[in-house]
Amino acid sequence: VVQLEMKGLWDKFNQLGTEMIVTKAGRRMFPTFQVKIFGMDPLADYVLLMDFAPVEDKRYRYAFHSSSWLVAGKADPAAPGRVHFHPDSPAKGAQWMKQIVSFDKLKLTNNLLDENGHIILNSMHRYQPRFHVVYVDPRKDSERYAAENFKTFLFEETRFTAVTAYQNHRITQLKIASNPFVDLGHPVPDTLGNKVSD
Amino acid sequence: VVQLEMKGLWDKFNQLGTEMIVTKAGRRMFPTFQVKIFGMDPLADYVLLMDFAPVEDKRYRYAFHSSSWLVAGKADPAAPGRVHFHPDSPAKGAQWMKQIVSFDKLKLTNNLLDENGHIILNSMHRYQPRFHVVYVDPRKDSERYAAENFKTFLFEETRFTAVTAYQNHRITQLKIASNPFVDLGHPVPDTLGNKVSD
DNA sequence: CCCTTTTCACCTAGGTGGTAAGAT
DNA sequence: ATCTTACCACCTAGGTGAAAAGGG
Repeated sequence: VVQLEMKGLWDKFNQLGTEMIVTKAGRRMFPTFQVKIFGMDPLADYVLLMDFAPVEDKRYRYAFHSSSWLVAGKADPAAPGRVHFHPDSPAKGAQWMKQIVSFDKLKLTNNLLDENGHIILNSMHRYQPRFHVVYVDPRKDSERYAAENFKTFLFEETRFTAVTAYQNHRITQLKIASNPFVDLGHPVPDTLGNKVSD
Repeated sequence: VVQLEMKGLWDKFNQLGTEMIVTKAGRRMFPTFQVKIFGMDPLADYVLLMDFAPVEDKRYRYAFHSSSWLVAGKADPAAPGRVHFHPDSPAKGAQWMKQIVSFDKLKLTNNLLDENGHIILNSMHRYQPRFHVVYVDPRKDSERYAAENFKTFLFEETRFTAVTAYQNHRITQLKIASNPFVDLGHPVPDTLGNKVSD
């Protein structure tokens, strides 16, 4: 059993259409993907990892006038499929369960040639984060049981569009309001700065 | 086999008589105790930990005029003996060996009632850091082999005197010169309260 | 006098969105 | 037009010794 942390915040973003920044150097996700895990064998070893699946075979663009996303054609060639192993892997079930598991080291990039092991995504495409739990089977011919030792968990409210700059201004505002790293006192130019209240 | 990292720096401090600050809230060591480990079983689990043994049953004081440490009597009652488990414990030999093992989370305190799990030391007393490797024995009656599964490593160049404020000015200078967190440009008031520009 | 505690300016290290310029 | 990049000021988080104040 896996429970998504900060579900309320994810829901807020998801309602507006979550966007995640991708940069050449790699950018963390916000909100961070975090889960609580129950029901593991405390004494067994597990490997935890994430990857990102394209939601559709489409490319998008954002129409500012209507504040909405439009299909802009077929998807670009898929980026190299990478996975991110939780850096504490492998570890015992007891260790994973005793506190929230946080993927705050995971970074997203749009650099197809990235050499830092970051997750590579196509900007202006939608993705579904996937969380995988692998039971490290102590049996000799463990390959035979690979299927049953591998479990995947999806949370649809964590879907997002990869962008290199925020498109929906309300997403920007929600990021600012909920991420402590953001400079709240930064001046907002009144010409462009149509602040949307919520 | 265990190899002390930054041995050259430890030697420099040791020559002058290393001092480590202890505070109520807990203070890290500088230099940090770090080791490289060789010869573990890559697939076995190990627990790594440190503790601190009094070097003598004595209390010291520092004679500023002669810039030397003098015995100031018998040791104070021993502080509660605590150990610091490396936070990655337990982990496989392969994980421990693939990079430097750093005890940078370890903090020293003089607060006998400390509740943060820090190492409690008596100020103005000398200590020998000890590094312990515990092999997690998979055998049923592993308690019987406790002695052989427990190995201790000492580096005499890491001995130090616990202090609440630096005594030897040359130790202070060496800390400043080698610890990046120290404010090198800190103004030295030529008259009281005159801030020096930088 | 000797030692300890508290506060503080300044540092490392790294995560933010804004902005303007660049690219397609 | 649309999207990307580089740089920046400002933030969080936490590690320093100096200095002044406190205690025995």
